[in-house]
Amino acid sequence: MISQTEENYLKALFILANENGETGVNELSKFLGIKMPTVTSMMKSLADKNLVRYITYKPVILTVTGKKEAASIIRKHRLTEMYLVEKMGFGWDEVHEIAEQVEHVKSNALFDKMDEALDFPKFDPHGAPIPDKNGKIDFPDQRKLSECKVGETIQLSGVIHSSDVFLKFLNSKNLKLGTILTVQLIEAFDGTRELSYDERTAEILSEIACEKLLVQNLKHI
Amino acid sequence: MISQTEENYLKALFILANENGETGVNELSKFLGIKMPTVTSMMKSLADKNLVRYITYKPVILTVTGKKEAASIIRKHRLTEMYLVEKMGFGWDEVHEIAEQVEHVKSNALFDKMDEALDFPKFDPHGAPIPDKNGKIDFPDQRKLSECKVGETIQLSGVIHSSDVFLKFLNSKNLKLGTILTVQLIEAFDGTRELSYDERTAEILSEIACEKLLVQNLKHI
DNA sequence: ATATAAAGTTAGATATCACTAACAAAATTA
DNA sequence: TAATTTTGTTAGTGATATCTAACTTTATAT
Repeated sequence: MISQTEENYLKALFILANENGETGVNELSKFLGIKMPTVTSMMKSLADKNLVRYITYKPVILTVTGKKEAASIIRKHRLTEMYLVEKMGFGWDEVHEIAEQVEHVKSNALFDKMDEALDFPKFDPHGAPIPDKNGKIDFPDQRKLSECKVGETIQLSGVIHSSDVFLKFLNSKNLKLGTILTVQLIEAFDGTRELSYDERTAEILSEIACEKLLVQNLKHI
Repeated sequence: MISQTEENYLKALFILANENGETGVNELSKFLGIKMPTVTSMMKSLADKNLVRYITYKPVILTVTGKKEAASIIRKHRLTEMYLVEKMGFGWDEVHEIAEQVEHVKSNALFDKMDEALDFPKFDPHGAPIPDKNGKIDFPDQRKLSECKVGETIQLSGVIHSSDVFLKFLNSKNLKLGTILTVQLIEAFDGTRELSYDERTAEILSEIACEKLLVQNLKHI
């Protein structure tokens, strides 16, 4: 049996994994807000349970089993977020904390029912992909808004590490997933962007904000 | 902050409380499946937090705060059960385990939304009363089916400590909350009952089963 | 009224998950 | 390459929540 605490470590490892699928202990420690020695000892215990591959002083890698468990938790989290927004009337800025708790509920039936009620969604309310029952994720072809050039017209498709403060900020600017944006100008000295969308012709967004927004090319049907 | 474990003790104390609102350590221990010494030490710690009144060798009593906390958890549990049955298509025999976990979610908003979506229900799918936001419970005028005399016609209104096995058994007999029953016969030697309801004229139920069923007098409108 | 049974407590052990302090290895920079 | 910084580990501590073994108190029965 995997504890709630262990599940949180696995989820973090899944989210933080870079190209090689590796994560440093320090990175994990900062992400979880747990001190490094605690993380080190947890890595040993997860390695004993065959959920991670761990050699002292080397970065940590999820095993196949660990990856599957992690994907399952992320699936539960994202389905819950989507259910709360679509079926219960919550705002996208209100669901993270609740999903953080509901994701640990041991009942496949519950999440399968959510999945069905939502007609098997591929993305959560923040545009993050939802793993299917087998742990497979359909990564969309997204890049950061901060990487777009002047003149590009793209569609807002995701939000990174969405804190509720940031999401409320987006609400105040009327920026939603699906909004079609054109980059009008990039301020050379601080990277501030001027964007147009809807009826707004010159909305200003900081570079920091643009790094947290994911966009897709428009789909020509 | 009250831990999940502590919440389970409070809930148990609320449910087990007799006339005086007291519960013995042994009774609690058996109910929770936790050994007595563990229960004793938890009672000390809950007393330190002012959630119970506890004197060694005496039964335990919930304080006003403790009672309020307990009622809140029971409210969450029963609202969840009702939501799962009414809004998500689960059977009444499938929801206890899930609610047992969801009840610990820290978010009043979640349960208030359920409450609203269900139009502020007074009872859960097993006929147990749902405390309101202030912890008040509307106890219905119920007695056990085993206490009814021959010839009485009453309405099934609740099920006690509903294990899924027992609920599946009721399903198989087509017994539901609201079913109108007449006691046709009480077998003197073992208390077996013969009941009529729907088109069934002589359904047999053991005394043990009848002790787990709660009934109300018919409401003459 | 004493013996026995039931209920309850104390003491000491264990597992999990967190911490700090001190040290060691690896990476970076001068 | 040597010094410094960053990263990571070890050792030891503490809180929580569980257990068993041994003992005590209260209740029950003969």
